Amino acid sequence: MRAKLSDVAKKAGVSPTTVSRVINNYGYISDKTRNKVHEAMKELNYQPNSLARSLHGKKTNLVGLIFPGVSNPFFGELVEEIENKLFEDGYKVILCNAAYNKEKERSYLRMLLANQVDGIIAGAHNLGIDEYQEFGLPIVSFDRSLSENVPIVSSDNYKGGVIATQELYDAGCRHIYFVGNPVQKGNPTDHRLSGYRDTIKKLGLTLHIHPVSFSETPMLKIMAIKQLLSEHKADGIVCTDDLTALLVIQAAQELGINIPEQLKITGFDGTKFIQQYHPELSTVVQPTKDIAALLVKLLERRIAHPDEDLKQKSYILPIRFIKSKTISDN
Amino acid sequence: MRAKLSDVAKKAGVSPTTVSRVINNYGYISDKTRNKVHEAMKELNYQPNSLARSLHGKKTNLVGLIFPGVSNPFFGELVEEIENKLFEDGYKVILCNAAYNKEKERSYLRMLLANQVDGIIAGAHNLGIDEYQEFGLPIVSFDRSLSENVPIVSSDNYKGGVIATQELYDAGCRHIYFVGNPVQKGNPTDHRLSGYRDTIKKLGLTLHIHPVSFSETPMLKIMAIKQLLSEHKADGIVCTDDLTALLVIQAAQELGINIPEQLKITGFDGTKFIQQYHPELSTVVQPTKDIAALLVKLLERRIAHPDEDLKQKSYILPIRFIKSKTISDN
DNA sequence: TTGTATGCGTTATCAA
DNA sequence: TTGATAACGCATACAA
Repeated sequence: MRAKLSDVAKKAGVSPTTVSRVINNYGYISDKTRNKVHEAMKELNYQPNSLARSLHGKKTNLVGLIFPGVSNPFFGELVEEIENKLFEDGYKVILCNAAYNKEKERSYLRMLLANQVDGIIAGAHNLGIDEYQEFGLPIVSFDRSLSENVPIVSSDNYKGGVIATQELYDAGCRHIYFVGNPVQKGNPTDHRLSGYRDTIKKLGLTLHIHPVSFSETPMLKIMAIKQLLSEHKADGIVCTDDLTALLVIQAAQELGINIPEQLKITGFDGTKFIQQYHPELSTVVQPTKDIAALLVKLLERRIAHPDEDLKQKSYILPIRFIKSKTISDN
Repeated sequence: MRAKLSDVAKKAGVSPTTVSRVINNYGYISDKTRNKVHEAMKELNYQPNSLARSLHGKKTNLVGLIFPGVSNPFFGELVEEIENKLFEDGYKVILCNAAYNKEKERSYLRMLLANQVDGIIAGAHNLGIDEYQEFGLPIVSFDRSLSENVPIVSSDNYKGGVIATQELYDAGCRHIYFVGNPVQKGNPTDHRLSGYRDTIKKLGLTLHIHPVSFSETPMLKIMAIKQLLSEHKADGIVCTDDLTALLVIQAAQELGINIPEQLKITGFDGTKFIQQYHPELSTVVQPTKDIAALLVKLLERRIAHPDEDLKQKSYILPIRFIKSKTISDN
């Protein structure tokens, strides 16, 4: 059995209250007793029980992270950054891989509630607004509008779409296709698409939108892409994400299409992984670190002042573009 | 304020005990009261407080996951699988990214203890045996020996090293190099290296071991690899992991070395990510899903019977080899 | 079939 | 500067 507070008290020859005071640096204690207590704690290898502590209305210092998963490098990196930041501030993370499953996400929400988490960072969005509404819990969201009083952090998806399209145009493309996640109301991808759409129109070109679902297997995706490449005469492709872009590159190579001479490609996300292991890919870089930092900062503010009105509901962080070999050779 | 058990009792016109009985399906209750209670719970949107519940000596259903991080696709996928399995069994996961930092790992251990987790799955290994020793907690480990009574799960790293080397030999390589993490006692990489070493000797070839540290930036790694490729006449390279293999491919391409004609390459890990987005890479596939399942199963058994002697300390799961275009063209 | 009383390990209130 | 005591929300032994 693990040592408890009263054991420490007994060993140190003081009252439980005094031990609690030492632990929490609360009220007045003489150095002598403080030392005695510290010694006893060492000897017994004492660890305060967070559960009992939290039961008393203190914070749990637990934060729930609801994301689709961590096997996708983008979410892996984002979750890792968030975890790091939270750790620095004394929070622990309960990881919830909601996949793309409404039921699981709902179940997770209930669980987090039962575990008295101090707050939630939501990056998976299978559920509607109402489900998140009824929680009296501090919540911040990544990349999607959940509810009136939930702040949203995202990167400038629209501008990303604009820049990617424009870069292809500037590099000489006149048949620019958009390949990626199908449109779905409220999805951040939509803004990337809007950016593409508006730019294409502004440039006087023709829209070519090819939905390729996220949930499809890469095998199916690559077949769809090959079909696209062989049946259409695209000279530039704006991809909704880097992984799709990798598939496009792969498909092009298999078809003997030269990149960037015959076909130029842009991705989206710009994870460290992509930057390091696919430096050839031109892509829109999301500021993962800043996103993580802001999410955490907003959540902590919300935890500290739950009733404070939101000064700002939406935070859009700037993206940057990496121009590389899938656009230009030099 | 959230509704508590006594609120439900009041609303339903019964005693708290009865409500508790309904929640836990304990003892006898009439259908009528059961319904009343359920109704009251619905109305108040009641969620039992896990903390209070666990304080009573019940399990927390919390499991700590200590891994280097989740941005590396291999760990990302493994953690995701583990989380899925644990979720199915009603456990929640506290995610601990220990990076390669002793202090952080130690700090996490204390934290997990304070949070009364039911058990720990350890996949980061900065700390020595003794630090894990003093925990009276069920622990299972991935890929490294921690302590006498901690079961270890790993894939057959040795055989992986053997197979990779042999495959290169069979494909015609006679100057086979080993590139990867430097030797470090207790590291699983060591077994991959041993497999390489033994096979090279058996084949009567010369050993060529080139340590490239994990912690180095890919930039530095790639420079080291380029140097290796230009100064030595390697015709086959066994890499400790797929990411290193990607860098070797990249370096070879930049140097105009033809794969697989002039140089053949094998990786290690075989994540879904690599299989999908780099199908050209020949690699040793670790059975991520089985590893996750076994880790969870062993932990649960340990939680259920903490004092049971270990039937088996070490579990080595079979790997398989994917032979692809970095070895042979057809 | 249901209710009362007590305790889990800690913190907060009050008194000494 | 310290200690006794009552909570926190729930589950269990015991009684009814």
